[in-house]
Amino acid sequence: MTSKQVPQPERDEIRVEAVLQALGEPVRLTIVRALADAPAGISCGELELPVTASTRAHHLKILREAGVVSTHVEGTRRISTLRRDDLEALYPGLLTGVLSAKQ
Amino acid sequence: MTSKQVPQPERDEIRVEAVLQALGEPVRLTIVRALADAPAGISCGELELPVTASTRAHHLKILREAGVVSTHVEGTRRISTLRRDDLEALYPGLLTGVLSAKQ
DNA sequence: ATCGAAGTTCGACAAACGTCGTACTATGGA
DNA sequence: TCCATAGTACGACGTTTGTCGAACTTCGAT
Repeated sequence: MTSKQVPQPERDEIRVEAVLQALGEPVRLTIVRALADAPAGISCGELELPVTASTRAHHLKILREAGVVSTHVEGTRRISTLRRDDLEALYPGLLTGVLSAKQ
Repeated sequence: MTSKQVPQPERDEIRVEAVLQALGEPVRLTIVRALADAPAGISCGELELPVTASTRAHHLKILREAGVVSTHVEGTRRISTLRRDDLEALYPGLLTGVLSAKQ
């Protein structure tokens, strides 16, 4: 198998508190913005952030468990993508609203 | 004067991180939901929550400083309202998306 | 088979956070 | 004027959170 899924909540298991809490941290919001500009996904190592690799992995885990991102394995890489469809279905407008912030 | 404004950030001073962090706390999200159903606003004492009055006031302060709610004085009461227009202008869809969560 | 690169997990630590009780201010009514 | 009510401010306390380094796993390449 060339690609495998990392465990994540089903759409109906996603809680809005967890999503908002996940998005409310500066580093994680930066990650989400980067993912929004990279539809194909980004690996943990490609994220350019002022934190160590273990901290990046930690934040990605928070985002994944909240239901914000999806992660699949490609070789030794873990590619994360935004769960746009699920979030838009659950909270229509939320993600676009967040991403429209003029930063 | 029968009504006075409590200090709050201008629209252009509102930061999305602060808004999301404010919304990402269960008690505060409950407050926001209550305010969404009460266009005329709610006083601190009218909020029915499993926390003490000082904690309620604390959460309202967080929401006010983040730019989520507006508070004006009416006698001995402080009436808080959702800053729907400002939030919709800054992050179109965010608030409606959050409020559409099936709870 | 061994090595290196990519991520994750774990433990530790400091900072931030949510909560409470108390003290305080201010407003309106008796 | 005095008092009760509404809300805020402050200090304290325990919990959660963000961060790091080190150890570990897994995969691909040499």
